[in-house]
This record gives sequence, C-alpha cells and structure tokens, in this order.
Amino acid sequence: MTDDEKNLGTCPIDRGLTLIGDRWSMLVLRDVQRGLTRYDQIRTSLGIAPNILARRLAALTETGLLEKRRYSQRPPRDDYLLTEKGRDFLPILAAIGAWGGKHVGGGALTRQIDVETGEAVRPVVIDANTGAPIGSRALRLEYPD
Amino acid sequence: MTDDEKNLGTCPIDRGLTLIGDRWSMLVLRDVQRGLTRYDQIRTSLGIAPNILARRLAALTETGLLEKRRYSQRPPRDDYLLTEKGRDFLPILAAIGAWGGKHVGGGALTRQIDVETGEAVRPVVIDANTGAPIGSRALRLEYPD
DNA sequence: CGGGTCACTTGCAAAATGATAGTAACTGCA
DNA sequence: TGCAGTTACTATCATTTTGCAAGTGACCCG
Repeated sequence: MTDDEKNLGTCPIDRGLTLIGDRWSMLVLRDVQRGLTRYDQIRTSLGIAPNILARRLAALTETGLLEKRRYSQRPPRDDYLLTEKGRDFLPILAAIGAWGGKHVGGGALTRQIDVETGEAVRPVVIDANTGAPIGSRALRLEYPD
Repeated sequence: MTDDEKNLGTCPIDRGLTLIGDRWSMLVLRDVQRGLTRYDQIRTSLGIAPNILARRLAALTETGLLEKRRYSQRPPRDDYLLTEKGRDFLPILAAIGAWGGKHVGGGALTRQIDVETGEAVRPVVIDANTGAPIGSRALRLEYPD
C-alpha cells in the first residue's frame, strides 16, 4: 500500500475535504471569486491573522486551487487566481450558501444575481444522469474491489 | 448592532460554514447517512478520538443537524439521526464527493448508485431558476441595504 | 530622507485536537 | 454472586493549530 492510497482512502468526500475541509480555505476561495485577489484585500475582508492567511494561500497554491500571478515586477508582487480546480469548487460554495441562507439565522443576505435574468440564483444539486435533485431518489453505496 | 448580526454577517456561505465548516462534522454527517447512527460505529469508521467525536456530536445536535433518539431504555442509549436541516446538507456532501473524485488522487472510489437506474450519480449544482450549471452564467453580487 | 504601501515573517499565548486511560450503566453467562 | 463484555462516553495531558501583535524587506513618492 502506497502512501497515497493509505492517506486518501476510497471515499471521494474524504478526499475532497482533505484538500479544502476548513473554513478559511473556503472563505478565501469565495473572496477570490469576488475579485479580491490580493493578500491585503483578502486579509481585511476576512479579518484573518496574517500568518494564517499566508499559510492558507500557500496551501491552496500548493494543492492547485489557486495560482500566483506576478502583477508587479518591482516591487515583486503576486495576486492569486483560481485554477480550473478552484473554479470547479465554486458551485459547492454556492450550494453551501443556499443551505446557510435557508437554515442559519435570519435577516438580510448577500445574494448572487444572474446578470441576464436579474434573479437571485437558487443553487440545487441534481444528478446529471436523471436531472432529479440529489436526495429525491434512493441511493446505494458501491465500494471498489 | 445585535449579537446575531455581528456574529453572522450577511454572507450565507459564511453562515453555513459557521455551523459545519470543519472536516469531522461533515464526515460524521456522511456516516450517519450511510446508516452508522451510533457513537461506536462512527468512532471506528472515522478513527476519531472519542472526546473529539463526543464534542462534534454534541455540537451537531445543538445546532440541529442531528437529533438523539433513545433506542434502549436500559441501559440508556441514544443513536443519532439526521434532522431535515441535516438531510438538506447531504447533497452538498455529494457535490464535494464529485469534486474530490474528479480532482483529488486516482484509483478506485466509493460511489453512490441510483437504485432505480443502477448508474453512479453525477452531482452537479444548477440554478433552479434557469436549469443552467452554476458557473456557466455571469453572476453579480447584491449586498443588502 | 521620511513616510506610506504591500506582503509577508517571527515570537509567543491561547485554543483546539488527539492519544490514552478510566468510568458508568448495564447484559449475559457461569 | 461474580466477572467478562458492550456501549457511550469523560478526564487528563501532550501535541498541534490558531491567533495576536510587532517587526521586516522591498519598494514608491514627495
């Protein structure tokens, strides 16, 4: 058994959470999507400690969710952009937002508006095979081997 | 500004993550969905330290994602069931699983099979308004006030 | 030369996590 | 009656992570 096999296991949820299973990482991703691509923008937006943010950004860059882009040669400065892997995670953030909006607290909320329709998006997770919302049909687990 | 307003903010993603923004909580939810509803079942499945699991289960119960049900009067024993709030989160776990399966590591994976079709589900987050996948259309943030 | 900006690093305290052992309330068996 | 076994924890303590505050380095601008 290699290290990778041992550490990763066969559960894809577990695998996913190994890369981004913490609050700050997800909030950083959210901020980058919003256009806050620089260290200080993210730091002031989140109110996160500077050493923690530096560590998170390094980890997200290392795991390939973000990438650095040099926007100034002198002084040398980078900003952080989403990779495809990172962009692919954004719909999950939207789904978490939908859940949080529905189930946590009350009052006014920030919303994501579809630019064309002008309506707030209502993220739902469906099965691309059937089009049915996940949870509306019976499922069974299948283990490898 | 009330405590609630101060602590929650207006971002629904932030709100959601306040309740379940950690790895263990999500994995506990996954296990309960799989039918592991008892303390020892979850503990051995996850390999989590007993004090940590006890704390997580208490937190998830407190925040209303799980509820205790007495399954034995003598000796007094409870198992943990998903509430509606908890069940509502499961599609997000499925989406995280889809992302993890696609982007993290290789090799064989546990899959969720639709019992009727026999096919592995392919979770995708769409906008219920347009039916389009989140990410395929331009969005804009709208702040309250 | 003296601020100001930006992106951090360093040092240390506080909090969370994790390993290990122990406890409580039983049941079932001899 | 006694003792092992099951289940669901709690208690204690070491390790790890997080967070705060202050400092650093590389510049630019006046």
